[in-house]
Amino acid sequence: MARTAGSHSDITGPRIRAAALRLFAQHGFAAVSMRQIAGEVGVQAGALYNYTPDKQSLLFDLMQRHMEGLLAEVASRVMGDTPTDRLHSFVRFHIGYHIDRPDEVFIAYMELRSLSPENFARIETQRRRYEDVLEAILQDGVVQGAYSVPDTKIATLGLIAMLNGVNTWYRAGGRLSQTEVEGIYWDMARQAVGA
Amino acid sequence: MARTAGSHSDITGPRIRAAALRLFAQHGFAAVSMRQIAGEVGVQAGALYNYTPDKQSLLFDLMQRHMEGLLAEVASRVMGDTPTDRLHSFVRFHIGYHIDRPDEVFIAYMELRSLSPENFARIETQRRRYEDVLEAILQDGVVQGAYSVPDTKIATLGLIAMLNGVNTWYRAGGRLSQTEVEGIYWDMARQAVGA
DNA sequence: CTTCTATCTGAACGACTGTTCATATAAGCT
DNA sequence: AGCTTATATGAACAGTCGTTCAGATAGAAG
Repeated sequence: MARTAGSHSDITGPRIRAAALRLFAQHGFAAVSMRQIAGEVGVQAGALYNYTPDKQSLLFDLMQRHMEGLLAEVASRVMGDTPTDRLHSFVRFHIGYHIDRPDEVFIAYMELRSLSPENFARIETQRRRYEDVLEAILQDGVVQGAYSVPDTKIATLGLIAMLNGVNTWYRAGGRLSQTEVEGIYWDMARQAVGA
Repeated sequence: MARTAGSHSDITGPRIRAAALRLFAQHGFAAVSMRQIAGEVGVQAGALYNYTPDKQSLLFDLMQRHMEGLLAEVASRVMGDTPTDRLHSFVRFHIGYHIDRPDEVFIAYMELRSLSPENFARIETQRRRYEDVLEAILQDGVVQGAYSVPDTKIATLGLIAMLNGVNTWYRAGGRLSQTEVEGIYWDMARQAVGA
């Protein structure tokens, strides 16, 4: 038997990525086998190699897509006339985007060590470009005398780390709504930079 | 050949833990084999089983020791007459303790998913006990009207996430000294809670 | 209806996995 | 000095790993 009825590249490809995403996030890259991923899709392990040259590329592909989506969205969704307006929209964007993609976020921050050196360097570059978006806002605020931030680089990393923490505990339908979470973290972020 | 000259349980045990710690932190629990750990110690894989019943227990042992050290130290080192004094000492303690133990910290936060359910629950309990130390400080501050914190639980998680971020970039001998880092994060933390 | 090609199967490859155990030996005790 | 015991070896176990590939089949094209 080969090529089960109704299966196509357009369908199997995304399903493989979805299964890999979920399994990598849950058990970790090294702990997930190609056979597990294939089983989730309902296919034999060999079939995966029609869609990825190897396991490493599958991980990199997931991370790359995530980072590109993140960079594209932050560019189009973060705006405002003043630094504080932009900071506000950044905080809301970051929380919302990350809450919607817990698996992608988890992998992007946890499986960096599983990447080959070249792939690691590429993802790292994209991650820094994202941090630069926030740092530029903070620098604007400092120049305009609106913020009290001794070191914009550290403040950037501190704020992002704080915001990333949301994903470790937030669950839809929990005690707090997404809007409430955004409000609380916006208060902390605003105060942390002395705005 | 067996029992190479000068080898004892008192020496081999710690060396196994040290090697496992380093390798787990670098490559991840699932990606490290018992033979790799044994090789690092200069011993055959079978010898490891004189010191741990299995690989899972080795991981749990490392995490457990870390959490117990953390809880013991935070109890003896965090003090002060006012909530703000205690918050200040907490921030300095947390940063210092974590900077000194990057591998332990990394594992304790990254390999939770590699623990068996029972072991996970035990570590999780200890982690919550640590968070409670900070939350108690924040609650005191709120009761005394010193802080502007709408939700002490969220603020606790937000602050700890922010402080943990230090370990992703701090390197001894880098641009900033540990004292400078503590100062910058103390400013952000203090402002974030509205102190 | 036939031909072509994208897609999948199923078996196989050698390497590696965690763990066990009979065997050997060095250190400590008497 | 001999005896005991803690500590190590090294081979073996059954199973899993990522990856390859010849062969099979379903859908598209003519």
